[in-house]
Amino acid sequence: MQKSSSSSSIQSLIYACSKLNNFEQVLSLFSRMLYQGHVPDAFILPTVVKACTALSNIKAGRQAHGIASVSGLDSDPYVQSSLVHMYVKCSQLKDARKLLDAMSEPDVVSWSALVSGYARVGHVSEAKEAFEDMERKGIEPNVVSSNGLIAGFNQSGCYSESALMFQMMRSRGLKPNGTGISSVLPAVGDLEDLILGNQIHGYVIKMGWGSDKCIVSALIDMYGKCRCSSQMSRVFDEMDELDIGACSALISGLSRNGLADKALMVFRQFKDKGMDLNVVSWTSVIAACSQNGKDMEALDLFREMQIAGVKPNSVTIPCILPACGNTAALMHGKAAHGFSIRSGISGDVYVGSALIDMYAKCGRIKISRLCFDRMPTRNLVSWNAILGGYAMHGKAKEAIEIFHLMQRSGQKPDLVSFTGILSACSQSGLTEEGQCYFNSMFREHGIEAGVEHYTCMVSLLGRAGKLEEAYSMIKKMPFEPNGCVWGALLSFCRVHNNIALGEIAAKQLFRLDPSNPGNYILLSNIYASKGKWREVDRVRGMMNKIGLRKNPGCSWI
DNA sequence: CTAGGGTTAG
Repeated sequence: MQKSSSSSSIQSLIYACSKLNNFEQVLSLFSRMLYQGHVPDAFILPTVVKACTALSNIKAGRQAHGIASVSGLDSDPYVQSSLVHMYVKCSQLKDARKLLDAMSEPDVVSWSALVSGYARVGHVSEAKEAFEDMERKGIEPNVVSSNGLIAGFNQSGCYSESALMFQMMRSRGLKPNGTGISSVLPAVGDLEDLILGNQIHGYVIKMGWGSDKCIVSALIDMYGKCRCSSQMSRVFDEMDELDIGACSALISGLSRNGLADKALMVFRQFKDKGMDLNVVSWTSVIAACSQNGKDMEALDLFREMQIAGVKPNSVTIPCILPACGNTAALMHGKAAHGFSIRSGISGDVYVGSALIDMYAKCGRIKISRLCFDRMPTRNLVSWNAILGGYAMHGKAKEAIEIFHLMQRSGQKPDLVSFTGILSACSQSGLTEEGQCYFNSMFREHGIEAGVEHYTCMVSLLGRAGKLEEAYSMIKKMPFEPNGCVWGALLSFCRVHNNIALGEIAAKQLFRLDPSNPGNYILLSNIYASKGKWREVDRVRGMMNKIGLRKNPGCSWI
């Protein structure tokens, strides 16, 4: 049995431990104090709650709250404030909110904490509500509260609200600080609001924040999103010290602007300079490759990253998986899957969706379905991935099943979902069903069909031999048909040997895509099927004139 | 004795 210490000596020990950030010790000393029958006062309790906050220990925090209530200390402003922060840190926002409403002295700091608490978990409307409630209670929001709300809007993709909040802050006479600037810039970029972006850039220069790494990275990102690659590179070059965040922003900016080769080049330069590359920098260069058709490079970089001792995370995996799928590199894909399981990220919705897609592209649709069924949470991307997988495999029955299941689960379909269901119907010859889904797109879901949907419909009708209907569908399109649409028509003209429409489609294709040998071959085959040898020779002559040769076939499987 | 906010990869 330990010797009982006096209340004041154990309390000074608690303060000392708290100063040293030894929060575990604070809690254990506090429980010893209680055990010895000492009653905590309004001075020690905030320190204890602070320890609970630091450790995200909600259980101990609630106990402290209970002690505060029974002893009446819960009316002390210090105790209240510390408890609010504890609940916010532990994401118990309802409790934080309840405390704030009961607080004796209104407090900007605690209200701001609640706003950013909601923002962090992506509950924008609650964040906004909290912001307005604090105003109603007579507390003027300050720069920090506004910044918190901006971060919340960004989190949920409400970029125009972010920019609006930023402007409102300025009109209220609040001077934006560095944090606010780096929070609003990603939104400015997504809105491609170059005017506001330039204004902010000017303000940054005026304030002398040109060497703040967060701000500079955010500026680079903003110019990249606004497609100002020269401005972007200028900001990067004018930095006095290389920063890893700015490098990553530059790489993704280059890639976004179609300069994947340059992105790869600057990445190599950073590596040669001996920069301490992190997951974000590696992932951005891998994304730059996989999003620009450089699948092999992406796979090589992924390997190189692991050799360099950098651990992939839940963003890296969805970046590398498309490269595995596109090259049917099943072994690499399986390895990435195994890695996700071992590192506990296989439940991530983006990882899961990317796995579904990868397995489908590698021909393993049953594993795709298994991944789908095992997902703890699904979003539109996951539903579209499995739907697209079934479509890819020509499994219309399963695709239709998924399409209805997703809606029964409360997930509204989008353009991508309709591409999936229509292409599944088209491939399986479900002509009437496909037409039904196509008609329901706008009528029932308010979604305007895009070129890919018309392409599916042309294939669907063409396959059924309804070439005239397919052609009138093209004529009805509210926008200019592209090569895919005409290509679909030409292919089925070949299947059904329809010279008249085949010539129309081919004429358009020769205009849109003159160097694709496939189109000439299709047309010449249509002529050949009817014994029109002079026409066959004419098409062959056209091909020779521009130096085209038949492409050899290629399959990854 | 308590106390709030940031960039870059999907």
